[in-house]
Order: sequence, then structure tokens, then C-alpha cells
Amino acid sequence: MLDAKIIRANHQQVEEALRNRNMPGALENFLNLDEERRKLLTQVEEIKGFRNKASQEVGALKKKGQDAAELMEKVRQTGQEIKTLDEKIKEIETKLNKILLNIPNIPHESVPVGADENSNLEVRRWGEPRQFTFEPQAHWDIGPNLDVLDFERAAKLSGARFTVYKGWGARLERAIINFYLDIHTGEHGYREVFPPFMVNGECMLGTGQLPKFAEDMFKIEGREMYMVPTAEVPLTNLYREEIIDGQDLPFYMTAYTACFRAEAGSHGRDTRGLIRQHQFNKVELVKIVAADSSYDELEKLTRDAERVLQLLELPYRVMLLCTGDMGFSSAKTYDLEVWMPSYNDYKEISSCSNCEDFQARRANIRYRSARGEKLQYAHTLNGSGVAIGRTVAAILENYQQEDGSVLVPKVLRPYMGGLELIK
RNA sequence: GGAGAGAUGGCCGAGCUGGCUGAAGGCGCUCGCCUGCUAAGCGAGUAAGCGGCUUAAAACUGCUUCGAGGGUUCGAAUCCCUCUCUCUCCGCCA
Repeated sequence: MLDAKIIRANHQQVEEALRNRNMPGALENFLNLDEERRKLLTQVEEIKGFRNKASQEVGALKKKGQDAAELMEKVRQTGQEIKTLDEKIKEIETKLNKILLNIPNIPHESVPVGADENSNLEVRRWGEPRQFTFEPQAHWDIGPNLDVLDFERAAKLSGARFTVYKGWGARLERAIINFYLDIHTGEHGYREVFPPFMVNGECMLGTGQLPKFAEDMFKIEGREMYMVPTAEVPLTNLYREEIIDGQDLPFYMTAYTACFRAEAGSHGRDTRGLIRQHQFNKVELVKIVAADSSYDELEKLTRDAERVLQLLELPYRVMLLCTGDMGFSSAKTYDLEVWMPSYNDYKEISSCSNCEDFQARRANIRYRSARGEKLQYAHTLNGSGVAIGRTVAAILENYQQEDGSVLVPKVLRPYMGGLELIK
């Protein structure tokens, strides 16, 4: 959520930013409603001021045993006026809030302007895509052939976009989860958290999934509860409605959770394999930091996510997303894209974002930097560290052998009981 | 699922026979004093949100806020209704 005062003072810039995010007109009516609200506020506050003073006088008169009937009647008459104005103001505030909650974050000045992913900027590249001496297979063929992934039986259980992992496939999934958590906690200083996989609507509002993206989530029937689409939601919301001592910042948190996404509107995209699932596993990184350090923290967080791909020796590149391709809550996002032979291209495996105070304002996460300083909104960051299912896909494809077997990356072997080859 | 208790400021905790309580007291924190240092002691200060004023901020000023929503009243933290959450006991259960 943006600060209404900032919109008021800089509406030209905000409107331009929204155009760059393909959201022109999102601010429509905001300024009018805002002005109307302040006008009515001034009115009603004046009347309330009178009421407060008069009521005190009534008390004083009664104490002295004098008659206060006339004054009481006068105040009684203001009651209806106040009620009417309060209702009008509330109505306007509801409208203003609706607008505010549906406005995306303003991109940072370093973000390239562009309409879609074609304007994303490649920042750096690591590793060389392997030159195959044979025709490489896609992971949706490798997995079933080795009987470690079972898409057909998953469909029997749950329908499309679900996968059953079996044998060494299941073990590989678990190994990667543990490996990622170990690296981030042991080497990068994140605190491990194991949150609920279902959260309430306030959390979803706090991180920006609601109200706009309700159809992307799985909601529990008859309850105001949602399956988490990413651990970013419970981790960031851990500190919702809290005041943090600035001395304690920054918070680095990492969590494994399953993630649940309805994938509404993505019919026909990535229909095969592990790439786009209704349920997938992910190790997430979340930081809550002081406002002045969030861009340094974004660079570090991105490097932390990159590190696990380097250890797995998977080639990847880092993309700086343009204004039109960023997520709703983000001010700046780096995507990590891993080399995927089946696509003959790089494919997103992580998204690292600085949300600045956008989520903190929605979730009311504040801190006091020091001494008598005023409260301010914290900055929140999140990044996949990284997606597990897509890691499995990348390993199967990049580590495949001509006979259909798959070499286990060296760093994972201790997590796989020493296994070197899945065959 | 049954019975009961509770929700107040950064924290603990009074108030709950309606006005002088934005809220006692304590802790914490900040500043000052004092004492070789530290500890202790003394004094002062210390909520947030939204408006107004201001080039902007501070200061000043108004309104709102004692779990949420509604009601009674000239006036509600205090009375009434509804809801949510937390805790204790019993039952059931991984």
C-alpha cells in the first residue's frame, strides 16, 4: 500500500509509475475523494470539538447543582449531524482504501521501464550450459522412465498439475529441501522457521495477495483461511501489527513450506512436468530490515539464492525485471533463471524482491531505529532460495546421462545416502 | 463439543458505583544530577493514527483510539448487545 500523503503530494510521478506498470487510471478519483474526505473531516471535527467542550460544561454545571437542560438539548441535536458526517466519511474511506489496496508498488528508479519480459535486463550469468553429445530428454520423460516421478497416478489422485515423487525422486526432493535449509541457516545466517501452511485473510492482505489476487489462491471452504502460496506470506506476517526494536533488525528468516497456487489463467502454459504445479515445495528467504539498508539487503539476498545454484553447479542467469513484469508488491525484483535443456532456455527458479515499506504499511510492521526516534515502517524482502520442484527438473535434465540415468550433484550425495547415480 | 476467566500504552498492571483517566503504579527506555568506576539513588521526559497550520519539518492545535462492531447517554475504558481471539478445567483426538 502506498502512503496517501505521498500520492497527494506527487500524484504526477505516481501516475507515471502506474503507467509503467501497465496500470494506468488506477488512481482515478483518488484525489477527489481524498479532498472530499478532508473537507468532511474538518467539518465533523469542529462539531465534535463543540460536543466535547459542552459535555464537560454539563458536568461542571450539574456538579454545582445548576440546570443544564438547555445545553444538553443543544448537544443532543449535534448527534445526528455527527452521525451523518461520520457515515459519509466512512463511505469515502472505504472507497479510498479499495483504491489504495489495489495500487501496486512504485518501481525503484533503477528498474528499467518496459511493458513485458522483453524489457527485462540480464545482469549476470553463471556457468555454461552443457553441450550434449546425445539428444537430451525432458524431465517429464526422464522422471517417469526412472520411475521417480509419476504424473499419471498423480492425476488420478488430484488431477492436472500435481506430481507424485517416488523412490529416489522423493528422496531427491527431501534432500534438496534439507540442503537449501542447511546452507541458508549455516552459511548465510538465516533463522529457520516452520510456519503453518494455512493462514487467515489478514495475512494475505498484508503481503498483497488480497484483495486483488483472490482467484490465484486455494481458499478453505467456509472459512477465512487460505493455503499459503509461498512462505513469504507467513514469514512476513510473523511481525504483523508489531513494533520492533530497531536494535534487533535485520531479521533473516528461511522456511520450507509447500506452496499452493490455483494457477488461474495459466491454462496451456507449462502443462508438462514439474514447472507449473498446484502444489510445490519451496525454501523461502525473508528479510525484515531497516529502511535505509533494504537495497543492500536485496543484493545480498539475491547472492544467497544464487549460491545454492552454484553449489549444485546449475548454470543460471540473473534478470532485473522491468516495470511491467514485476510482482504487485515489489519495488525491485531480480529473477534467477536456471538453464533448462527441455526449453533450450533459462527458466525462472527464484524471484528476489524488495517490497520496501509496501507490505509493512499493509501489515503495520514498524520499528524504532533508536532512542527517541519516531516509528517507521520496516522494509520487507523475500526471495525463493530456491524452488524445489524446478530444481529437481533442472537436475534431472542437466545431469542426465545418455543411458537415461541421472548423476546426483556432489553436494547432494550426503543427503542421498551417498548415492551417485539414479538409474 | 461442555463449563468458566480474560482482552487496557514498548512490557507488566490499576481503573470498570459513567465526566477531573490518553489513562494510576511499576518495569523498560531517554536526558540531567550525584558518587573513583559499576551498581544503587534523585529529578524530568517517554502512545499511535488522521486532520489543521507550515514551502517542508518541528512546535502548536483539533479529532479519534482502552480486542472488533453496534447501542444507551449531554458525556463511555467504565452500562447493554453481537462477534473475534486468548487462557483454565472436562470430553474427544494425531
